Amino acid sequence: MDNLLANLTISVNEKLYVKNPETSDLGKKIIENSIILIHEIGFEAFTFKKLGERIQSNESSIYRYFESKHKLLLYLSSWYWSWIQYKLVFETNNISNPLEKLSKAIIIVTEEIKEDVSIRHIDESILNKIIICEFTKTFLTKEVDEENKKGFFLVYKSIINRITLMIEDVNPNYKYAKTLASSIVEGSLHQHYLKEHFKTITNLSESNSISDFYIDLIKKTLL
Amino acid sequence: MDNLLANLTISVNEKLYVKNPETSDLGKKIIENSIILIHEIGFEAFTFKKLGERIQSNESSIYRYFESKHKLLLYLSSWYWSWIQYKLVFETNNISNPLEKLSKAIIIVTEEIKEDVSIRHIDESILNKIIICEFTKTFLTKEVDEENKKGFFLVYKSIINRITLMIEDVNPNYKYAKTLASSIVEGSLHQHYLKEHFKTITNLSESNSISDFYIDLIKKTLL
DNA sequence: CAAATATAATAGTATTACTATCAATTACAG
DNA sequence: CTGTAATTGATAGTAATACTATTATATTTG
Repeated sequence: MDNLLANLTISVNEKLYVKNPETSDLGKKIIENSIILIHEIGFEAFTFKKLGERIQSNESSIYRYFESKHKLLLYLSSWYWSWIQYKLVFETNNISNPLEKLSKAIIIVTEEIKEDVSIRHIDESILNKIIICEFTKTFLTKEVDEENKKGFFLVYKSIINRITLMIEDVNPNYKYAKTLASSIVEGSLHQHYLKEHFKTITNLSESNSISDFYIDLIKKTLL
Repeated sequence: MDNLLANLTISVNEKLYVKNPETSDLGKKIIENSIILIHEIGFEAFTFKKLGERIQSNESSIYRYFESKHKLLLYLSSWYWSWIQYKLVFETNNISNPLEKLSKAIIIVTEEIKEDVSIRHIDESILNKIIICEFTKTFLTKEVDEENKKGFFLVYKSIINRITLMIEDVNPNYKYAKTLASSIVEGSLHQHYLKEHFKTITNLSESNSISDFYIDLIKKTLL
């Protein structure tokens, strides 16, 4: 399964880049190192100039791939959610029991990514950390509606819709399947953040997992 | 009760301002109009220069009250959560039934603020909208830990702790009281945002309230 | 090997997020 | 009601950001 994913090229909305970074060495270097640099200094302090210095390339060359750092973050997010969606589809496909299927989906969507899975230039573990800290910022902007229309959040919404269907499969009478699904996906990012920075307002820790909380929650809510 | 609140001066961590905006006309104008302007153009596009133009004052004068727009947003957030905390304490104080008490708390924390409550210079309804769009950004920064130590998020955490206690009062055996409480507070902001910008991934709407979802959730989870 | 394409280097612009200085106004204290 | 302090306003200046444009130099490919 991991090998399958490693060989897969994850495709991302074309409007997010000027030139597809997957088509060149420089492009891949941009992706690889932007992930590391954003993680190191945070998205606010991250600039194309700094990235250029790190990869021994020029600011202007990076602009040939991405219009802005916001688009780059949208690209990284989109890539991340596509990757999660593949995992979600492959790993739940053969599960027939609805509750078991939903539980597996919750694990995939909420668990911390600990290992760098692949041979690829993308370190999924660091990307996961970026998503926790930065993903919310991609849509909390004045341009959301516009960018939503352009399809920049399609994969993210698609994951939530898949989970919604799984919830409905467990209990077709539950009135808030969509809200529950979107709460799990966004809420788990938030709980990961609390675990790191606001330990006093979460019960979750290394030993007490986020997936357990949500699986307990859906069992009590849906059964 | 509304009158009581209207006359109350809500106090905010002193480290958040250079000069207390409550002590002068200009200060109050800054608060009043920053809320309106941030709501209009979003926090990213908001600058002290633009605010100065709007209130016919000077950029440099605004810097005498707040070090940066980030501190100003922290101030507004802190003010908002203090105000919510007052409502929470006053309105749940005399309720003895634990479930009823928790339900009331959930309504206070999750409901949309529709009316501008007071005679004050602060429009709570618009402030509520800002919190929905911008509050998360106050802590998703590289400076969180530092600012958390300085107590910038104390009121927010205090609200979550109060709700945690109420949850434990309903069911002392529930293992995730803190996580549930923090999920409700942050999650409701997120659901309000979805209602506005991503309608397809929430069941909530004008007629289907966020409070109902969470009250249903806690009943199923705790009873 | 020539032409096309990709990348690098440099320069330039408007805006942001401030700091510093000094002048003008207002407040308030004796 | 006047002098002093405090507040506010106006102006200027700085380093950094988020780009665009232009030209030069590599590199690829047909």
